Amino acid sequence: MPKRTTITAHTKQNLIDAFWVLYCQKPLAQITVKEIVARAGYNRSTFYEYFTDVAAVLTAIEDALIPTIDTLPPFAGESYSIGMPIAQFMQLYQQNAKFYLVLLGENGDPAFASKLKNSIKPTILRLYQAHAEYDAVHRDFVVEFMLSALIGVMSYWFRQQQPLSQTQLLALMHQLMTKGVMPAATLPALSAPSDAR
Amino acid sequence: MPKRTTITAHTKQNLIDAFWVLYCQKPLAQITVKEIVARAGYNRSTFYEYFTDVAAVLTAIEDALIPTIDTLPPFAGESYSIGMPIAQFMQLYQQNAKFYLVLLGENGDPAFASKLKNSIKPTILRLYQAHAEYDAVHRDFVVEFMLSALIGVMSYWFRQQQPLSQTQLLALMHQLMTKGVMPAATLPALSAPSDAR
DNA sequence: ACCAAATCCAACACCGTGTCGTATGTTTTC
DNA sequence: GAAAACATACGACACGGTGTTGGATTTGGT
Repeated sequence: MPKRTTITAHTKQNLIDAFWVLYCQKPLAQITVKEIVARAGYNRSTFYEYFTDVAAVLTAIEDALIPTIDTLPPFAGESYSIGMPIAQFMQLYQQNAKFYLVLLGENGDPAFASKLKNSIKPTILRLYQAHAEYDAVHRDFVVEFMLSALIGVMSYWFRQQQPLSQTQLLALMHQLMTKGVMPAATLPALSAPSDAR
Repeated sequence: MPKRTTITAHTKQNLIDAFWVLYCQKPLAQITVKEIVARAGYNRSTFYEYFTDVAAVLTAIEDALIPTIDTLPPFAGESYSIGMPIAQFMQLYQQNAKFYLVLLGENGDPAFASKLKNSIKPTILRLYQAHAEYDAVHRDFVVEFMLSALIGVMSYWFRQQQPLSQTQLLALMHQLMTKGVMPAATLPALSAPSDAR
């Protein structure tokens, strides 16, 4: 139980920062306590005053990132039309891009994606209750569909160094969500597998 | 370099099986070589004859699971209509459900989802080249959207012990992909840039 | 200025890792 | 069908990381 809260917080943050640098470079399994404290400039024992485990540092970072959802501006505005605050989510994503990019990336933590989804899901479900075209079971799947697609596309966007502008991405997302993935009524009429080039 | 290939393969498979049991229970970082060989009934050194590392076992399993894509029946049939073989993918998913469920689950490997996407992406992109409503950049995002949503929903389906029938899920996926996430009636009346290109 | 608590550290015993040299049994060659 | 040649499995070793315990040092309150 800390009393000198400022010092404690500072040390803890130093450890977290050091861990993060490493976590950006290699998977969790390869990160040792020794490395972390070496980088942060502490004795190895000090680490155990603040965390039980290397994995606990990751959990701490994730937990600090999740509740940010609550601080989202109450849903309103354009993209509300699809029953989902795409714009708000993008803003949240962008604020913590540095972390989201890694946590949702190839060496990231799949549990984080779940936490993220679960923290947003109730809100969206509540919005969907308004209109009853879907029953409860279907609703769950629709929301899972939306969140998976949203998170997937956003991560992809960040990974690609954002070849589309934010406005363009938002418009595309909106279109895909409301009208589906096919641009028009054109369905590919191919019975023959390969065509002339 | 093995010569008694049958024995070798058998031992290797035993190690893989033992690893898998453990991987279903806890994250990679907590799995030791000692545990694996204890369960498989070998000396610890024997493990290193077959794998360099605990992580290498996971990679082996994943790699064996990815090329299965090539063995997919060439795209045809119903769900082809959205430019994506949902049914075929579901079949593939179901065949290896035991593995996919874990690898794409909370303790799974995010890199596997990437590998999976990347192995399917080229095929879908080829299909999309037929009609040119999207430019190259947009196409990438659309495909990412589809794959993220598909994999997300499928994983969710398996996790929930399948409250929907396969047919129902397929119909829902098809609807979401072609018509979007909002039930048709309540769609906001935005001026549609219509189906004629 | 002193006490008590907070913060940090050095040392210890333990466990897992990866490697090397060797024993065992199977395949190949004559 | 015996012996060489080799694939396979193992025991033991040196090393490095873990987590804990007891103590040193620093700091805030009165």
